[in-house]
Amino acid sequence: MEAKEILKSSISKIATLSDTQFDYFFSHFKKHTLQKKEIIVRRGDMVEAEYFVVAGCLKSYFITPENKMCILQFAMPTWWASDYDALYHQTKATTILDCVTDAEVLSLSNDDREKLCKELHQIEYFFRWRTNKGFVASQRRLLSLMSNDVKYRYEELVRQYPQLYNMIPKNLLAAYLGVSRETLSRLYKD
Amino acid sequence: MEAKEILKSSISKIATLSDTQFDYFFSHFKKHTLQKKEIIVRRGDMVEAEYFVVAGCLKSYFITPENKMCILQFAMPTWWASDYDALYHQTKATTILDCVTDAEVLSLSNDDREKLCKELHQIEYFFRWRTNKGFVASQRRLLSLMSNDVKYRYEELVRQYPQLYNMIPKNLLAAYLGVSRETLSRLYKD
DNA sequence: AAATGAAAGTGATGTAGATCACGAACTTCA
DNA sequence: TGAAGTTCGTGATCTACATCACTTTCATTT
Repeated sequence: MEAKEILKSSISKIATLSDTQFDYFFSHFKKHTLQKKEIIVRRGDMVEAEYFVVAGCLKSYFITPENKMCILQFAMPTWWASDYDALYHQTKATTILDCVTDAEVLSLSNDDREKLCKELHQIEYFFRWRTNKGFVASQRRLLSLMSNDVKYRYEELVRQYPQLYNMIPKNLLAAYLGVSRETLSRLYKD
Repeated sequence: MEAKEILKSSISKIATLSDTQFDYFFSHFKKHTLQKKEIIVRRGDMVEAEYFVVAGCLKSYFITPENKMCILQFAMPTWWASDYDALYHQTKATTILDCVTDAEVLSLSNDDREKLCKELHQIEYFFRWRTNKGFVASQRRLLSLMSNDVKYRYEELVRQYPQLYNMIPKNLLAAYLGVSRETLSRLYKD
């Protein structure tokens, strides 16, 4: 399936757009073909777009002063990613967005998103819905981080996203779970 | 200032509504006067509304099987709160929402919000904006939880929300920071 | 095919923060 | 005003996980 079709199918699960409207919407996206490890948003960059994943996998993460990597999000196909803090507040990126695997993404600039949201009520509805979903997901993760131990968090992650288990190196899963790779390695002997 | 004025002023910072439009919007809210410790959303309830805080302070939290309290959010005046996971997915509440102090809130049902969002584009804009803000805030907190130690998190919290420091018992601050009250107590001798 | 580097396993040891236990001070309410 | 509940401080001990150090396996590049 083509990038355009994947986006269309993803949007139409939520919002109702005519073909003409969708074509107009789509005309604001740029397609990017990226290699494993390629960096999309660099720390310190001004961020002016967000990214819809068509194929492959991205990660957004923070590097602490002690050089520890903390992964905020993996982005699989049909997910969106960016440094939303920087994007919405028009400040410099504090997190990095890069490719875990070769990937294909569609970018939409902040200005175009806002323009489209104004022009088409259904687009605004879509983006409200999408952020609602992201908000709830990140609240859930917060809760899980506060209330469960590493073992349980790891099992939950594998249960909920079995694709990640095969696709993503364990050291990255550890950085997502907020645990050292050594500890994670010791855990899954069971 | 009256509840209506507080809501109006809060909304008008983001969205442009005529007086008539705002009055219509406001007509969907119900006012509630609540006492300290009063419970708004109980675990297991069906959640059908969200709450705008006019005065006082709420907290939303989860109780683990081991009886540990994990606070997801404090809600101060002009903030919104609910069990959004349950509200959006129309499932039973897993978190509790109650009053840290006596409080006055305005409730808006899920159905009315969706109806209003459909009817008035500016309302949809407002709610998209609000969730964006909440999403970014919870991503930030996630990052802080993963990358900073308790001491730093505590100092950040006090720096960012000095009101909380005086208003809220330390055991609740501990439950928000994800740390035992004893450890927190030992920390702020400095 | 050799070489470089990333990913992963594992032992030894260190440490931040949890848990338990007790007592003091401060609130709330009958 | 007295009693019960909340909040808070602090010592002693415990533990989950981090850190360091070394080795092995596997993947990538030239």
